[in-house]
Amino acid sequence: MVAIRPLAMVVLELLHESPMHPYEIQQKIHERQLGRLTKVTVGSLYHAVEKLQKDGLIEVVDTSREGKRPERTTYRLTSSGVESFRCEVLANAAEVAVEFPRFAMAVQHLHTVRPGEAVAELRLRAKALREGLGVADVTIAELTARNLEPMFWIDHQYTRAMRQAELDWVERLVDRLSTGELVWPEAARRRVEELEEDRR
Amino acid sequence: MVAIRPLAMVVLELLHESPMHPYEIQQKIHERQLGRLTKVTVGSLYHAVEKLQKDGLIEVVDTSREGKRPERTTYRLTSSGVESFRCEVLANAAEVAVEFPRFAMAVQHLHTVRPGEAVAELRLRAKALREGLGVADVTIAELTARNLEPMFWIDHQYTRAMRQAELDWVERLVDRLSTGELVWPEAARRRVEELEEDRR
DNA sequence: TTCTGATTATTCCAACTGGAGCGTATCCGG
DNA sequence: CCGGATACGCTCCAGTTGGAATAATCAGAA
Repeated sequence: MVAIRPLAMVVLELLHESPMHPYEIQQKIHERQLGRLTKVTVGSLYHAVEKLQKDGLIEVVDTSREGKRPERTTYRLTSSGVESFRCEVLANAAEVAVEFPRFAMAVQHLHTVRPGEAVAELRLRAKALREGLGVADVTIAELTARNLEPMFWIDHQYTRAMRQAELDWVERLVDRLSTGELVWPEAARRRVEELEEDRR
Repeated sequence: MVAIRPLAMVVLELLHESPMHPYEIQQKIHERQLGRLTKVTVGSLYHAVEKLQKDGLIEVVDTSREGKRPERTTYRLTSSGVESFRCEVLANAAEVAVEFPRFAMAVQHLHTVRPGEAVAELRLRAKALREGLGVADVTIAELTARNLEPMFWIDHQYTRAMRQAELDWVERLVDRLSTGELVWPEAARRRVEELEEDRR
């Protein structure tokens, strides 16, 4: 039971369709914008493929060269690869992973800056989130229009839903700060001034 | 303008309060459960501290040893550190980072498994999320009872809100799948059977 | 014809991460 | 007073990651 990282999952998904060489995988990732699901860079892609092979989830079909170009190695899934992929999809669906969104940390540190500054930045985030929602809506409209099976793109809906929830929360926070429902701790306020002084 | 990773942010936050040596930082991270905001391990902590020093955001106050224990190096923020920390908090508050939740990927790959399996795993996730919400509520109740300034723990509220949104979405999805509002693509269904055959 | 820039494919290395391991020191029971 | 558990505090290394560098081919412009 070897660990399968996100990028490896994308590779498995593509090989699930048909055998391919790494460069082709790279192309498809771009075409289909699979980059929105994992960070993909050239280096890590080749490493991921190498590791999958070492772990026996994929195997070499053949290595050919056209002219004097670098050799192309084509890979395909092994049956162990098919099984691992399936397990991993199910596991990721069921288990709530521990993740570390940047914004959660910013929120936790928010009290270390001035209230005014904080609200200004939160308003910027709200704006960005609204724009993101707009883009998502357009994408979803396009996909609907194309009459593609919805199951193939429910992840767009998921991402949209989460963005919406974040926007709601941010707007609520800005609100609570403006109305005074939520107050800035006096201690924190003093600490900021103090550090400001020190730096002179 | 050097990049500041999440772990480095936690270090800066603690040094923001008072000078400390790495081991003490480690202790405080545990005490205050700062581990829920970033992945913290011993190794990466020492590296993070070293890098912060190289980048001039923190500096050595003194290195002392008690008895024959290993030397303890105490660090403190430089003024450049104070400034960088502030900028980073604000930047993280305003910018919507590109992140890669595991579940989003699972959702995108869901069509590669059998509908029945998928729904079962989604129900498990919903259950886990509900439990998570329960825990969050207890924590929040405790914090409220302790009369701690709310600004010091709004991140718990944020996390709770996002979990709730995810739960709503998952329940909705299970629903749509059960009522037939969302159908499993026939092509996908066939592909699963096909691979199943192959492996015999 | 030759130069320029895009395309095809991969290698390489510097940086980062995680966690096992190591050498004290102190505390506590028998 | 001796042996084992636990606390202290750090180093080291194997594994990953990101992206620059490389290297050959091909299409089109000058």
